[in-house]
Amino acid sequence: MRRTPSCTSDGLKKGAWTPEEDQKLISYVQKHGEGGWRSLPQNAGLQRCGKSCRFRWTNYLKPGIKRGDFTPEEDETIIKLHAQLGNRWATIAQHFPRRTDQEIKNYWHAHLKKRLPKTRIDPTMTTGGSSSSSTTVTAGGTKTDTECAKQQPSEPKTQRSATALLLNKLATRVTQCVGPPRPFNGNGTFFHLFPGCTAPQSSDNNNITDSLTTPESGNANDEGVLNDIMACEFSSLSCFDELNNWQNNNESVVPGAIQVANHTDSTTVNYHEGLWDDDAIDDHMIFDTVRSLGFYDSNLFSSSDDSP
DNA sequence: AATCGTCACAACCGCCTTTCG
DNA sequence: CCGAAAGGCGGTTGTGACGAT
Repeated sequence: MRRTPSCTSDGLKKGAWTPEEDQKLISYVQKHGEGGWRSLPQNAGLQRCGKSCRFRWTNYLKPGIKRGDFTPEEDETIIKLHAQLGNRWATIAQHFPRRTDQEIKNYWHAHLKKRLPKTRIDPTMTTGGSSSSSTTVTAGGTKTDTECAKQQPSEPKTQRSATALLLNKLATRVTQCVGPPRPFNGNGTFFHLFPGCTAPQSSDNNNITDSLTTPESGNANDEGVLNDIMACEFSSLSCFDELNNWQNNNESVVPGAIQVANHTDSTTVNYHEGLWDDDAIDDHMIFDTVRSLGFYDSNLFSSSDDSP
């Protein structure tokens, strides 16, 4: 489909906004409300493109926006969310009601990214939020079955932390299916996605990986583990109905129904434990993610063969 | 004082999805 | 169902401030 350009450059001003322009925009939006951005500049007497107006309003002029002065707690949360979600700034920003995705994104690039070497998060693996990803979000913030079952774009063959990649892929898939994680419970784990799920104990972790082929030894191949888990494909994930059921009737789904009970292999668990030795991400995030997926896909962990 | 490099932030651009007639 | 318009998102660039040389 051919699109008309969102901004024509004919006589339109670019660059920093002046206080006068800001005031025009504020006055107009306060009077007429948000929306109709393409016609707004003409109606408001601004020599800007509508997109620029929307951007200026959304990120700087809108009442209630908090700017600057990120707290250490916010820093930590951003880092953790980024590890889970990748560059999905809009999703990350949902955890900060008064922050904008734009500011978080800039803050990440200016400050937080530099901390990555310390936390051993590979900065090259932040592909979870690629704009090329194709997802459909319903009004409730969830995804349809069809969308959940879609293949993820194949990752480029680059050297990166496969565990981090795995974590992001899983997080991406979970998020595509059930929407963004709810606020952290304090230890950064994933089970908060599903109210009622309890934090896994170490013994619980040993029950997860039976349906996954396990590494040959402690020096396992990252890609092997990653591929094994992703090979499950989650294509039969029927998250939409279950999620709605869960959200609409929280008592109708029992957390204990998580389909991991009969599995005892711990090789992969030990393998992952060797990789995460910092506080930013721990293997619980992986386990909780996998476990949460298992919660919605009873086939995922219920069979010892590798067919979901 | 002048130049250069770095950093932080604001803004733009292109692509995608959603909405609506 | 189709296509155009609108909205949204993430990547990238532009630019001013500031410090080092």
